[in-house]
Amino acid sequence: MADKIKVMIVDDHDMVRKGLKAYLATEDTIELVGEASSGHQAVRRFEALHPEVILMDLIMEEGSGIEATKQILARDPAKKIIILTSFYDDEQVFPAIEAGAMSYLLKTASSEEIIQAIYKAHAGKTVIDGKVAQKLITGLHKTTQPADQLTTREREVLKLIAEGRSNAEIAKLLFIGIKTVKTHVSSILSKLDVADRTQAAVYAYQNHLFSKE
Amino acid sequence: MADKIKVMIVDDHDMVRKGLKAYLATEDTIELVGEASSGHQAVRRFEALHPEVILMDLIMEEGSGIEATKQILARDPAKKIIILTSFYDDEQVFPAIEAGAMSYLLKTASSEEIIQAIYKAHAGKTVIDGKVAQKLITGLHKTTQPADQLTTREREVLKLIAEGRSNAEIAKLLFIGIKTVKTHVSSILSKLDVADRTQAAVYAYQNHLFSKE
DNA sequence: TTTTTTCTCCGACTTGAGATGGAGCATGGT
DNA sequence: ACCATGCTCCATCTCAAGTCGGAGAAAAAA
Repeated sequence: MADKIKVMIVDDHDMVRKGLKAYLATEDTIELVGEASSGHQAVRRFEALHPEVILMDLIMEEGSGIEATKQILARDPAKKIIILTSFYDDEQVFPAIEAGAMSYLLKTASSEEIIQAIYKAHAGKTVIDGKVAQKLITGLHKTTQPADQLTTREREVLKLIAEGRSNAEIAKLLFIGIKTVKTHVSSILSKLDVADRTQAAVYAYQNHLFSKE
Repeated sequence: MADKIKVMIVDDHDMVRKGLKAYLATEDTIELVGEASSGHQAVRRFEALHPEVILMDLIMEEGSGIEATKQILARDPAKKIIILTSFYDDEQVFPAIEAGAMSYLLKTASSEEIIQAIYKAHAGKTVIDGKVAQKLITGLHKTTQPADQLTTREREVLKLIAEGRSNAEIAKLLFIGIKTVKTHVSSILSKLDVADRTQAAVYAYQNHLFSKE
């Protein structure tokens, strides 16, 4: 209990690692046991370093923070992982929490906030930044968005519409008749409450329906 | 000449400022004269601090780095501004250079790279990260993209198409006849080499034509 | 088992979209 | 003065798109 909390930093920005190091240096109950500059590296190194708390960036060149989080927790579920991300507009809040991250902070966080988050994570408590929490709530609302009422088939059709395909093309691609495609299109339009296929495509883009696939 | 180079840091991430500070501390010919955590703050403070070189982040909550760069150079064109950004996928490379930034580095840059960039900027030389340079070249190619052949009016029409408007709606909004709208639409379709308005909308979204307006 | 949902398909009808080929008018450059 | 370009408008025509109202089959839920 009187021991130092062992912390590992994972971030591809050297200057961020330097900055965090400066933060941790002020606390004599925290010990930095290692760093990694990518998700892959983090997964390879953490077992030798056995940190208790890991500060993890999300967006990295090699191996995302989410992937690394999953793999690390798969091997040692006791690790406490704090996600540190640059933006609060990330659609990755959900995946990160699903992956098992304890806390979710923004990089605008102050020294104190990060130190506190480390202590709390070590004690098994969760810390989530206010702006991120808001995203979580609006994210929950988003679950009720019209697009979720679409059937699997309709979603496939909508995707093709969003690619600019005609009904005839869609029919060939899905091996169904044009009439059937029209039926699907009609129900898509009424479910999304839009007037035509162009508006449906606009809807798809504005709601980022297919951007991550 | 033997004097220290006066540097100012502008970034909304405290930990990044800490990291940069650690970088600069190793060089005894560089002096950190001040910091700012937003573009607005930078513009307000730089005159009192009179730095020679400014390390500027692009994405900040209050006042973008580009805006701050423009305003600072408007008051003192002799300032050397180095852009430091997180991503190389930024479409902001062009605007930043237009705004008058000397150099463009990524936050993945090492301590040495940043120190070197500061010396070079001070000497009036430009440094551009390799990945960013590639973007610049592909960006130049993009200048020849079909959308640039559109006239002002056609661009207005395309924007409305990308909102899902019908020809009739567009006619009313622009105070012109439906026939005229059709003429514009036809020339847009042929210039963009797409088959119908839906594909035009898709084109607009995939090329981020109106995302920043 | 019965009911509901989903996916499939059909015909007939209406209409918006787009192509084509013109035309007049203003602006700006040569 | 002349030519090119951009914006406006028109008529005609063709066809893809979308609506409406139905219907059968399979699978999942009740």
